[in-house]
Amino acid sequence: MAITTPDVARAAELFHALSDATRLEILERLRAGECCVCDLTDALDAAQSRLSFHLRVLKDAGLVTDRRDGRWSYYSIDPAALAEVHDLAVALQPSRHPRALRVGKCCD
Amino acid sequence: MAITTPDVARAAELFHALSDATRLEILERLRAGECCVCDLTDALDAAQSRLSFHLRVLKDAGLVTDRRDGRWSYYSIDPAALAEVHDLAVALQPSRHPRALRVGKCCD
DNA sequence: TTGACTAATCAACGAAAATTGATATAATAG
DNA sequence: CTATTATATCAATTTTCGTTGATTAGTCAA
Repeated sequence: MAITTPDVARAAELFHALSDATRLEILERLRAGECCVCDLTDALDAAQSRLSFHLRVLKDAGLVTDRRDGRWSYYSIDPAALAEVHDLAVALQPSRHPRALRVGKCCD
Repeated sequence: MAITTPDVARAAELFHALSDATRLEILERLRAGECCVCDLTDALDAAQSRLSFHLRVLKDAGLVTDRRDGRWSYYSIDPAALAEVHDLAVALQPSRHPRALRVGKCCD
């Protein structure tokens, strides 16, 4: 149930990819199914190079995959990575049996 | 099940607070129960001002609360905020019935 | 009161991230 | 072939983040 040391870097990478409003809006769009960059540009009213930048951050984190079809690039959510995020959120939950409070004494 | 526009900023704030290895390690320590700064300093081998900085980020995001007791400050996880993170992770999951792929046609 | 101790805050710096505008690549239509 | 379209990448800049060391404020004990 805990996040182990080697996983911390991966967790930070995933959460970083999710820590931007534009990227969250992209994911929200992609939740319904794959989408090409041009329509994301319209929908989010963002410059093309800005979109491309954020899509790359999402892709580098493994949250989305892309597929070329002619002139268009289609992006989709990678469900496995989203499942990873969910597992992390579960792992972060506090213990239901926290150590008793020990006033004046620090943790160990 | 979706993240609505006003929530996006809050979601980004929460994920940003979770996007750093030191902060994730702090939370991992706090999962077991409240903890004072001095022991976090020892446990994480981090300078005092560094810890203080990261604790403030977590506190500003609402993920932890603090309590003064004499010279010591004790920090604990706020379970409500962690629940919020969990809810966000659930809301981010892709639809189980994605829009059918429409080759050559963009999303709307 | 003095001195030791805990922790927050601040200023300065460097590093990383985000934005913008320009250019490059590649596919397609005419 | 040429023009157009879609997207990626790059360089320059600005913004944000994280670290460090110093200072400050508050608590406690002698």
